[in-house]
Amino acid sequence: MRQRIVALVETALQAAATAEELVSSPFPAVIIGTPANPEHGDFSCNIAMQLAKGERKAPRQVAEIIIRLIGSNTGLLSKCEIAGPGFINFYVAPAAWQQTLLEIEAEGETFGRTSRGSGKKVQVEFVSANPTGPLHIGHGRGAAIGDSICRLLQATGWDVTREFYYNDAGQQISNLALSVQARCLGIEPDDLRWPTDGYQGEYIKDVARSYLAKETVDSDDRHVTALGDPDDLDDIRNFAVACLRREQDQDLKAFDVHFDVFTLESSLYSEGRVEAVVRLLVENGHAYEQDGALWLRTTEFGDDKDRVMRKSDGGYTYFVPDIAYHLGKWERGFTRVVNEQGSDHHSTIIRVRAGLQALNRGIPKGWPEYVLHQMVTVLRGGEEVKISKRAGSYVTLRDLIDEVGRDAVRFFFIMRKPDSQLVFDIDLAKEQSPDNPVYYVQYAHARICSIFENARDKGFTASERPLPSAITVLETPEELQLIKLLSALPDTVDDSAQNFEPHRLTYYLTELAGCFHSFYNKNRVISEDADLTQARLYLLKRTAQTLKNALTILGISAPERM
RNA sequence: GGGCGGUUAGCUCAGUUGGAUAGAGUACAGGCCUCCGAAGCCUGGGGUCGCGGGUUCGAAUCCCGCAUCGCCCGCCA
Repeated sequence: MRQRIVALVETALQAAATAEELVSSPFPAVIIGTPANPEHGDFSCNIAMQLAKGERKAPRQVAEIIIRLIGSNTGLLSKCEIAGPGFINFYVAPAAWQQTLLEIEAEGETFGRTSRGSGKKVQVEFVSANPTGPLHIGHGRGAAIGDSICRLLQATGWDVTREFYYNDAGQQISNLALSVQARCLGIEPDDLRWPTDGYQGEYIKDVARSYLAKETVDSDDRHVTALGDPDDLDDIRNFAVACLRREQDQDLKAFDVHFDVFTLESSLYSEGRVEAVVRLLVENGHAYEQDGALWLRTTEFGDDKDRVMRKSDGGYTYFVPDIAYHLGKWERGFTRVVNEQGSDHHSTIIRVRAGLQALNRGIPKGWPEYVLHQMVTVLRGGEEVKISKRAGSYVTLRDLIDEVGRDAVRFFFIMRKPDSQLVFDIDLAKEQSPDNPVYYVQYAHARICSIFENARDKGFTASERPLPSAITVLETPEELQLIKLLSALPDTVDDSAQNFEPHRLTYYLTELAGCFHSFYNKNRVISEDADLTQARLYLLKRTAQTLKNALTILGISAPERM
């Protein structure tokens, strides 16, 4: 609907330019807003105020020209008038609103989807947890946001590749192996022989037990059998990483989050990609030796100090494989890449981008794009749960899903914009009360389904497509309000996807559910008036479909009963 | 000291990319089920949009400065 209004205005502007009534072409993009006050119509346009200066005319005078050229014979509008300082307000005819229901029905499960990214590829990397422990609540937020972004991009036509990067090399993995080894030898965390920075969680004991029992880890792409030798640190490392990767796979499966590609940091070393990147950086003259280490001159690309690439002990720092990894993404043809990660890693952005620029491969400066989410704090029993991976005290994603339910966890994690910190109150999320917005939304869907059952018992069906004339009886304020909101789904999906902000869709859902509940309380659906009953059932069928489509885009179920 | 993010109703948060009288949930006060699911609806009070400048027809939104909270600033990842 918004697009139709845009087209009306653009056509009028063209006509004005042709007739030389307006001279300031090319005109700026036409932006159609929705007034906060319903008395100001369904849509409004501020173009007249923007043009006024260049036209040397009063805004209202410009608006008058545009309105005259829009004309009144489109059938789309019931009214179109100048208001305030020079707004053009559009009042869409009820008949035009009613007919959108037929379009929603025709689009069915695809209603809400757009074609903005059609035919284009995008790669989204998210979660990317180190295989040193089960996924915790912070990874959960990343998983929920990342997965929702993928679904939103798919809903707007993009061909999405979901990717998970495993840091299975480096210091943390050594600590993991040493921790498991210590447990194999019966060493406790308070023992003097306990490794520095060792992981103390209970799950380390489980891994050690499995290792000593010579168990086999079976997962999609890996089958690792433990030798059971506490002195073989390499074997312990392989086994532990396999164990924890399997563990994380299961966590993600429980959350209904799936990936297309898993890249292992270790593979970047074994394939020589890390060495190749370093060589290229040296050849391009962006590196230098100092204090026995090899440095990258990241200050040439906006960093506040240069960074070590190869430590004096010969090992590489984490961001070197990161650069190699991202070069690989570029070479795979992804001209658009989005990385979703915790904001505590934001300092990597400038380093990775600097490294990519230093490679001189024609990679754009702002590539890849980033979505950073802020910290999650956990409340249980009104008290904050301190998260410490090493001490092993934290809420795992799996526990949370088991306790709260997958739908509620997903909804909670995405209902605030990624930029704001999130307080996850476990007790509140567990409550099946109206405080919990996911229940409010799902309840609306279940309630509609229940009405259909009731209608079926009374001999009504909502299946057949009505004649356009049959739905003109839908004219109460609540009915029209509901229809207007239904037709706003595609715009909402588009906005959410473009801004990587899934929370916009959760707000839409809450508003739509509320709109339905208001309608329900004031308008009886099943009545003696058979024609009206049919029309209202038809409206509710579209409402249920819209709720379900939007929920599906967020990976949340639309139950028919609760 | 530097970087990123936050600051809007008692509390938790939105704010359609600069628009008209700043919204929702919760909490509080009151009302609505002989009737399709009350996990619901309706009404009411509640605000210096952190502070101060600037930009313009118009600012919660953009620019500058300040305050404050969180995260980061390692030859850890």
